[in-house]
Amino acid sequence: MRDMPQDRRPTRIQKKNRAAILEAALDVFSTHGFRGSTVDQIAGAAGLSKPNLLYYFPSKEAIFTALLSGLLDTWLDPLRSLNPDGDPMEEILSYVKRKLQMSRDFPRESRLFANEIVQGAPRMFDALSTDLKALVDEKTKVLEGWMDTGQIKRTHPHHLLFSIWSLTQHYADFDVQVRVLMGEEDPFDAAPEFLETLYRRLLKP
Amino acid sequence: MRDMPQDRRPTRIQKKNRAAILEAALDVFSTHGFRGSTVDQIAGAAGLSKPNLLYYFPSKEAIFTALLSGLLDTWLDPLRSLNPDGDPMEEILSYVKRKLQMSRDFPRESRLFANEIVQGAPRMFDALSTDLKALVDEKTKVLEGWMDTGQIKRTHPHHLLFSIWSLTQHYADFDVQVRVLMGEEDPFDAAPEFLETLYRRLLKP
DNA sequence: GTCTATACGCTGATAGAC
DNA sequence: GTCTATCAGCGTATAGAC
Repeated sequence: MRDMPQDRRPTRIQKKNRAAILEAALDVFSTHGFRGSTVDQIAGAAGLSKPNLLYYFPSKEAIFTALLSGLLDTWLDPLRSLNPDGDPMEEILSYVKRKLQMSRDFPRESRLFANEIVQGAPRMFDALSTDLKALVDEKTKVLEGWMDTGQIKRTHPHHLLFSIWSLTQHYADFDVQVRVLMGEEDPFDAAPEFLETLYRRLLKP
Repeated sequence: MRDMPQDRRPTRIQKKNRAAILEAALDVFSTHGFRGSTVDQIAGAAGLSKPNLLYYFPSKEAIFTALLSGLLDTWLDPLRSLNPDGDPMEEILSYVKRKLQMSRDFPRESRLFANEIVQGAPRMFDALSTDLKALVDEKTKVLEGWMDTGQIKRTHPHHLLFSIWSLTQHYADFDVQVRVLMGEEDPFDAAPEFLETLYRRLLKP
């Protein structure tokens, strides 16, 4: 690895530029995917020249990796805070709610991951099979515990999790389609109630 | 428009090659997206040279367009056959079932559309706002009719449709993630029952 | 109808002046 | 730290021989 500016305490300018690059990269990568994005686009969006951008990150790949690893943690936070000692139904409903809020407030992040996973997760496979897998294993056990004690109805815990992910992220990932089909109506007006009703009926003992 | 071979009754070879190209294109486009795919890749997968491929289709864009318009009809068939005169619950459940089968049997088609829509549907926007919109307008009316007469519980018809799409297509679009997290277990073993239960509980009057 | 050769713009990345 | 200039390679597409 070559010396990179951030190795020895970054100046204010360096911090600002790195942040601007990552912000621009999120914009570009999330709408065009990795290969569909160009360094030029990112540099332009960040207000830098292409060589200047490549002074901060050694390669396009490096930008993408830095972006992903920075976001994954935040992205998994809602699931991480599913509390085994809380009230099962309320825990699940508030998880659904938080995921839906993230789709509304951070749609680019959702699409970034969607792009990557639809294409077979070539740059994220490791993170999936280690970090995410461990977290999911832990939380499906929690769900199963709640089913065992009859606090929620018995269903397949993995499919239950997948359903939450797909139902909530759909509003970010397929945003264009959703908006075309709903016209003026804001999807996020009715979605919370729809999802709450769905999970109450599905899980009420 | 320039003369293209298929204009005057195609020979057997031409038919075969066009089919091979579209098959290869489905493979490549669905895993890399439009910009992530190269004509070379498609030609290679189809067993043709690059110039030879471009004899059959004038451009990469043309391949993609031909592919999309050929697939969209089939893709919407399940929704089209939702029968207003059938039993509401059974109609919806069999729609869900067919969509799930399509995710299992035609995951590439699902990912092709997913890639396109996640990236803002730059090449599909028209099809969405005309064909799909018309079909969805028609079918949401059917759903509303069933709710009005109390044959199924009242929910938001658009969100109901979105839920069916996202829940079923998730198994195709996020296949890598699903399989990493479920390990040996085949997702399609338990999914049908999970979804049937979900929609019975959601919609039973 | 199919191939070889090739034009030519774009993309990622580097060199070197300031 | 930032810029201009530039390179090598890839990607789409075409010309023209066979």
